[in-house]
Amino acid sequence: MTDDTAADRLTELAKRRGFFFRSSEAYGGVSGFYVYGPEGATLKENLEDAWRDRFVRREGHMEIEAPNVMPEPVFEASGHLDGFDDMIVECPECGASHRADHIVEDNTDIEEAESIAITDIEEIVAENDVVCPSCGTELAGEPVEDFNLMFETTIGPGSSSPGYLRPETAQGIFVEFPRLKEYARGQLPFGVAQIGAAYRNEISPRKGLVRLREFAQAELEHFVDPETDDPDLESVADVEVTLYSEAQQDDEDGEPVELTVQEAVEAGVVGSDWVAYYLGVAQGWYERIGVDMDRFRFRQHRSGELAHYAADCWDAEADTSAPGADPDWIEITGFAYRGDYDLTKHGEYADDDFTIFKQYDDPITVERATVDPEMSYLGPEFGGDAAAVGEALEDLAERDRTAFDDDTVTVDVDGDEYAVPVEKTGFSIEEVTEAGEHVTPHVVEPSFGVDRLVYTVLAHTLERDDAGEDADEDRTVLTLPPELAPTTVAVFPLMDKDGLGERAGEVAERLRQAGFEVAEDASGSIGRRYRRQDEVGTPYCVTVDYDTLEDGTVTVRDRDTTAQARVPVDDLPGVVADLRAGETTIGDL
RNA sequence: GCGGCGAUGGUCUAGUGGUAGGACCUGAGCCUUCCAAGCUCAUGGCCCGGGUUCAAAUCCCGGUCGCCGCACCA
Repeated sequence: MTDDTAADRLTELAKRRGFFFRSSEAYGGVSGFYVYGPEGATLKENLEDAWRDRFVRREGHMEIEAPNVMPEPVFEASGHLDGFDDMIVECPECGASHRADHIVEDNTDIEEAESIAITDIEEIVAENDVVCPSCGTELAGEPVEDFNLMFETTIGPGSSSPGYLRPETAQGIFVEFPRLKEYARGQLPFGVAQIGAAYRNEISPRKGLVRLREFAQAELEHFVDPETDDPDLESVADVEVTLYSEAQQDDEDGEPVELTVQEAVEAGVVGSDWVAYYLGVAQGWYERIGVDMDRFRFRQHRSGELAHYAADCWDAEADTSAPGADPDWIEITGFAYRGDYDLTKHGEYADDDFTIFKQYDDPITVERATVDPEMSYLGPEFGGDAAAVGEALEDLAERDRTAFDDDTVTVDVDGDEYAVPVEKTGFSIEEVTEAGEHVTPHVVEPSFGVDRLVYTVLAHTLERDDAGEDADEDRTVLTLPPELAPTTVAVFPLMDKDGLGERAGEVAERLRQAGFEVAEDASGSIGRRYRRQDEVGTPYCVTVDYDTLEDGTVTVRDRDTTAQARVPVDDLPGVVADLRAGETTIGDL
């Protein structure tokens, strides 16, 4: 079986049975936007619930829902307006597109070319005789096009207030940090989670659910004090993880290694205890939702591919190819230690306070150099620059109190030097008592791509076996964990006559009352109906037959083994619940 | 965005300058006492726009979408 047929089988099933399909096909379709059909929407919801259960509820974190649209200044602060902006230059000869900033960096001494204006980049390209990396044609004079990966919109009438669809859900959390820290009563650590849509106007999205322009993220921003907060590493110490470190990637013969979380931390393979902790937690969670852990690894980002905010980052990757085919690794989660980047940036750009006041165990007394400039002197002397000079003096006092040892002190304001007599600066050294300090929390961020997880789970649970009586006959079955299955139990009458259909309806209703997602089907042969449910991953099928009318028992059939057990209708809700929870199996009944 | 290839019922497909056929699925009926049985019937289709032509689903152009390669995926 080739890679193609595996993916094709999945997309065919997804379309036919309502898991996912391209949107707006009636109007020709649109690239990068998908619909979750009835089965897919429920599957995705169940997957998100499983995520909530593990990463919010069990961790004691909180969940919020922030808007999809946020105003421009948010993204100036976050760095997305610049950092998300690609400058593309096209080769007139071979037609290849290149990142203008990248080829400038490669051909000149310039670093961080990303932050240079487009017109300047065009000049630099011309002056340095930069050529096309693909074919060597001169690129001088070629236009450099701006391509921002964010969807832009306007807020309210007119264009004076630009807004953007968020390119990651994380900013919705960072921006609200001042209020969230109030909610957390100013105490670190605390975690804020969000499941929601994010938008990236990809140049060329492909591969269905794997690369979308609108996609769902489940993100956790865990705010910690880097000095005092430590993760509960012990709880995941023995979890085995497959790690593909940067060093192993750089080594030609490098292979991923299996280590316990504890070993990984001790050997320094994973630099951050926090990241290591979440790798351990996530490992167990992936297993729980049906990811095939033989086709899974954690891969460290190489230093070149680190995002603008990330200090260290590991991706969870799943291979969605068919066995035997070339591996097709897709990123399903990013684990980033974002440091204090985001909160610091928002603190600089926004009016609010993005720090936490950390109280000392005991107040401390420190000597502090302060100034109290005599503005009645500075004003007449320096005119409009007086205020700036005053601020410069304050900065200087904090930085270097020896500057005030002489009779005059000199400060620099925008390149101009100003000499001020020390006596006019109000310089003094005082003892002050400090109860604590403001610290900017660090952020640990596990960021899950929900759509890719849905895709991976489907790809890893879609199986074909020969459970049919006729050995030539393949059975298509999704071995979804019962927790995720869109339908938990299907109820069939063996025949749709002699009152069996009515009885089946009663049984189905009873299971619905008990809170289960129930399907009913009376059409076609019983075998056909089992197969229909197998295809959408329904773990249990209940069949009402003639014995049911006699003694009130039904058969329960297990999806994966096709084994059956006979159960009294009265016990059914409890039996299904136990089966779903894994507390019993069909064989035990 | 560029280049190559492609687009036919819900799905998978056959096919020709004279407006389409199959398989599966789905629905109805018959039959059937537990794993895609059988029979009868039915629903349903040539991506969009323009051009050439007596006639276009077929040929040409453009668009949209898909796949592959390049680039991109922070």
